[in-house]
Amino acid sequence: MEKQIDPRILRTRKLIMDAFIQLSMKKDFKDITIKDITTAATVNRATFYSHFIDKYDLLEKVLSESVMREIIQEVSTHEVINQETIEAIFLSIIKFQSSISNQCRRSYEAFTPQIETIFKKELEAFFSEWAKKQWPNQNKSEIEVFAVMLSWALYGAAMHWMQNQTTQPEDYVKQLMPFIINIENDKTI
Amino acid sequence: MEKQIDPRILRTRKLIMDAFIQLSMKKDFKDITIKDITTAATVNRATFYSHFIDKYDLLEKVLSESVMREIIQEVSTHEVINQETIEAIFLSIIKFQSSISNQCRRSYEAFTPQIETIFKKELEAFFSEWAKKQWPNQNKSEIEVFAVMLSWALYGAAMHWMQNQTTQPEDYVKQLMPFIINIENDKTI
DNA sequence: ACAGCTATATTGTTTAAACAACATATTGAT
DNA sequence: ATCAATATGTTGTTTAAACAATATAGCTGT
Repeated sequence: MEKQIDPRILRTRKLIMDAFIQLSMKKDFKDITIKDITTAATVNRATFYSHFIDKYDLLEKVLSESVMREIIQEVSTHEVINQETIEAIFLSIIKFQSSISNQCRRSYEAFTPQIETIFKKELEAFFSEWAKKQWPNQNKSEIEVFAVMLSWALYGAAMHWMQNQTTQPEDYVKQLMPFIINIENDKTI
Repeated sequence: MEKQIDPRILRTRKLIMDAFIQLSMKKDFKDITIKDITTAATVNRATFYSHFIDKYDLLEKVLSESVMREIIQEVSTHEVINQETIEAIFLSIIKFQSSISNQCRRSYEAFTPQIETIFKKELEAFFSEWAKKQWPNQNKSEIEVFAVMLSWALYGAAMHWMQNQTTQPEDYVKQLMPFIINIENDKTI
């Protein structure tokens, strides 16, 4: 198995993505040109198009591959999904959202729907994978429902906190727990 | 003119050199393998050999291209060669020598002759270039003698300080000035 | 001393990326 | 509104780098 991808492909993808992340710290998304990205990545502009359809495709892939990986790695040390895991993920979402809303400014609103979709999809895959390990006997579709609900619930809560920011995130996340633990109990029969 | 080199060549050279610089901070020069370098640089090992003859060739080029450039850039803002320029260069040599003697440890002694040659050659080219601008009417060979003397004098002084380290480098360099200013005066007729 | 391991160095073939050229958009200043 | 400059995609050709195979040299331990 394991296809063994040409390292040039991996390197070029990384160069482009890293350049994009760096640029998006200084510039608004809408003001970043393909030329900007490829120049910073020391890559030909045509090469960009052999990896990504356009800027939006790049953003999508950066979010799902680069940023989400980082979040998931933060909690990948946890053995089982428990209160701590949930808290860690919640705080990671907040942290990421705050950083892009600072960095991207105007374009932030324009992209929240895309970002939301990617985020929930990634969280769902993550929870689904983990649930499978934790409850191997559980019916497949029930696992999926659990993953969907948890990812939406958590993301929704994070967005809610972002808009209100009444309490400290650490306190806020503790309020969520009773509801989330119920979902978990449903699954453990 | 200006050949316009394929950017892949430049990029690969930079990747290899940067990887080598990073590695030499953690490992002794003699323990760094070509595989180490190429892996860190995300480059095929065979590619290394199309750019450099071997590890020693790489070291030489890193010193003259990468490290010296850094030093020279630090003083490239100076309009004319004066006391400040000399001081800045002297302190840069000290700074660089201290860093490699810490980083390379054992291999440091083995390479000081090569390093010295490269250093003086680069300094000479730098002073020569600058002297040409500063005294355009001056005879070519006299310019060269000036550049040679100044580069040897400065490097020698730096080595002397490195071995004794009696005073602060900032104080030490001030002691050199009377001698160096004399050389300069000789050139201004 | 020699057997097994790893590093070095080289070469022919394949492939990813550079390049140049082109045809559209977009933008922006007059 | 217009014209120049700049950005976006696309394509055919060329080239640098990856790869795999090979031969040799240098350690290291038994």
